[in-house]
Amino acid sequence: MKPTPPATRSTRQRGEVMALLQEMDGARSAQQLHMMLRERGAKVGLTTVYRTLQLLVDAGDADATRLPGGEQLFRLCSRTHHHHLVCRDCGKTVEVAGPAVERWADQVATDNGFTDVSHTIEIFGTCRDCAAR
Amino acid sequence: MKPTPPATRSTRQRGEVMALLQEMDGARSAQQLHMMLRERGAKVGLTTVYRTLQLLVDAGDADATRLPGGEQLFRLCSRTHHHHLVCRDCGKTVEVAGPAVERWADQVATDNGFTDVSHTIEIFGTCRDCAAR
DNA sequence: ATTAGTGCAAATCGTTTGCACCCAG
DNA sequence: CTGGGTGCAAACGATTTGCACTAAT
Repeated sequence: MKPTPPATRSTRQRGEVMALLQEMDGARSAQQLHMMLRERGAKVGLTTVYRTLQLLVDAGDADATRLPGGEQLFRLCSRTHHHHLVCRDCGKTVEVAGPAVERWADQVATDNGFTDVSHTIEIFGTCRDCAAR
Repeated sequence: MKPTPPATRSTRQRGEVMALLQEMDGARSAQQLHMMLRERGAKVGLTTVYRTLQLLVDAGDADATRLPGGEQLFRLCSRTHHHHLVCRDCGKTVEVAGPAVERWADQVATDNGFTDVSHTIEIFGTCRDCAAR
């Protein structure tokens, strides 16, 4: 017998969510996405938006970052390890790689006797457009 | 006249919270701290624990990190800029400084036209003690 | 037919706030 | 005295879940 055939179905609502995400150039909250879908005429329940996003995150096709307030922002992103440079105002996101930083983090951790190391790095700022207002 | 004389009073409950925090060697959630205080016989309301922690954070005497689940962990810490190496199991925390990383972050941001740069870096792992179980 | 997916409402969860009472200065 | 502090209960905001219904395969 097959271990666990996770048959993921293709539905209209998932398509709508994916389509919207692909148009985004920055991160958005589940609620924002839900509202945008509504305005655009796509009928998708908030619950489904959450479930779809979670699915994408688990699959590694999207990633979520938590705002200081606790709200999560989602975005599609590459599957390779990387970090984000996020605009505080518009949410625009730039993926950045930093081999040196990765090494630094692992080094610091092992130096202190830690194993199973992982890390979180987020850089926030105001992008040129938003700075120009 | 004085601008805003924020007269912070010294109360029994604030003392209890501070005392507990000083005994901690790692980060704890507000709820955990509240429970620990209760077990120790100190009568402090959960609300007060939250308010006191927020006060400490604002004053820069403590800092908070958000767990993937959205829950915040608090700990007393030095006022200088630094990052944390946290044990996933026991919450033990080690403050780490990384001048090079700070520079890297600022560099990446400005290279992309971002201003008002700030960042968040957290390193997670399993400390020696917990690894040994 | 099967069974995953959907959506609404109700339930969680951590955290915040309104408000009447209390105590440090 | 007086305004900051406290605590309980109610309010909150984001996210999750129970459940009956709909639709993809």
